[in-house]
Amino acid sequence: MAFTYDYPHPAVTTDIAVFSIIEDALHVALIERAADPFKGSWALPGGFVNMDEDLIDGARRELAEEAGVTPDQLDGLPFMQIGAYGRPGRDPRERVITVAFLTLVPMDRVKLVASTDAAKAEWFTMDDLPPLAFDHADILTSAREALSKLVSTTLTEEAKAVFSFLPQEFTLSQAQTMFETIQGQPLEKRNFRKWIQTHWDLEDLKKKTQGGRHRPAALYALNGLSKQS
Amino acid sequence: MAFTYDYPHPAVTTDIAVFSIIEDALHVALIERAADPFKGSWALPGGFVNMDEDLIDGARRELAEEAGVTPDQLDGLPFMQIGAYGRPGRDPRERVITVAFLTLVPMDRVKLVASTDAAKAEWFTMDDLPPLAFDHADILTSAREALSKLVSTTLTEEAKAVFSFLPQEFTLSQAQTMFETIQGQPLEKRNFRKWIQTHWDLEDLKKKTQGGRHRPAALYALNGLSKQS
DNA sequence: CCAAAAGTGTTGGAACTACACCCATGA
DNA sequence: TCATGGGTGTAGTTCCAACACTTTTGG
Repeated sequence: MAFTYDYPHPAVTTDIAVFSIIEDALHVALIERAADPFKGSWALPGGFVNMDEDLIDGARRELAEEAGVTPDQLDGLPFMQIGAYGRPGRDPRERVITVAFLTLVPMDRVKLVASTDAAKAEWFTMDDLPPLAFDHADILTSAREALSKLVSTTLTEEAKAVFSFLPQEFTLSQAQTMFETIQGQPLEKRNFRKWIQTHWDLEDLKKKTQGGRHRPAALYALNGLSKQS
Repeated sequence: MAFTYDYPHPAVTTDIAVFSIIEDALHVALIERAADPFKGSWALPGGFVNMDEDLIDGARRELAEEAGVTPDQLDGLPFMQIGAYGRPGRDPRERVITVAFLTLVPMDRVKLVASTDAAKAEWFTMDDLPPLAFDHADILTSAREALSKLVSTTLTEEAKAVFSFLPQEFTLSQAQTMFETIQGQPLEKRNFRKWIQTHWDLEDLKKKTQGGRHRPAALYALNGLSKQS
């Protein structure tokens, strides 16, 4: 079947930078392309947008299809638009404009499975990335910057997203490690604890971790943003 | 001539929110659509992207074509990408994904002329907007937010863009009025002057305005960002 | 001399930084 | 009892907000 237009149309894709924190290091999910162009290269998961779906839904679907993330794993995860990339020639096949998204997946539920279009799907440390297909290195750089900005600038509803990295019940030390990993710099423990408790509305679950051979830690959950800006 | 593809392709457009400050009020340039859909409605200038041009160049070209802004008027102006809008059904003709841009034009050199596709081109105060075609009201809201964020958050190279509103040589009072207009709130004079002089690298031109029937004001020019964050 | 905008310092509060020791648990 | 991470307060500094009067010019 063919589709005909009076004027030339570009193709439109979505690409998704899926971040997670694994062993205290920021990781991103990449797939190895099973088809040309860039067959064998690593790339961000993504693909063509269907005509009847919104951009963000296309991103979700492609992520499910290519990295084998099941829809319920994506449920409730924040998808943030980073921008559109449309340099002519960025795809050797035809004019392709891509809309890039960013998402964060929890430290715990994480499973990548190669499937359609992808030979493999794996986590890579941000410090040790392979060469990427298309202009995905640029996109990933912007995604990394957007992520940092989420925690460094003023508190917004969006910034809540960073807590997706944590399990629902978390300790302040886990939270601290997450912020340190995202910002790429160590934070002072007492100051961090003061800061997070004044800026975020944390619920004290009155529970403690158990099992470590050290003092148990109090568990918290995120309620929402604190009232004062 | 017809263009045929194996899979359906959406159309891709750019839309541009052109802001200026006129008589101390934030204005945006709108065109009255000369053709369906939304014939007779006001809309952001914009149009289809050519296959061989980058998104930002498409935005520049469309702005020139539709609002009669000459290329040299656009020279050196910052174009900032706001995001992609692709809700299915946002254009009644076919699937259209638009990439929205934001630009700022100086208080002085400003000329809008209706031309191709546009019955009229006019400046509107942001406080008194007509109903807009497509989802342009949403886009304009985001653009307005992006503009505010430019001045309210930390200093970046991007934030320099706000100085496009000012003539090359400006007084601190003009600068203050501009910041007030963008943020929509009055600023305290002494604090503002201290702030701008510590945060921006202003060159004192050792010149004064003349002609007002009041004390002459010192003229400044923007050099760049100050070293300290 | 009057109107109109330009210019100029100080003080209090809030927010952030730096810093070192004791506690609870499991092995 | 020791190793491991959890938990706590204070003092100095920096940054921001509030606030009112004098200066220079043209008419």
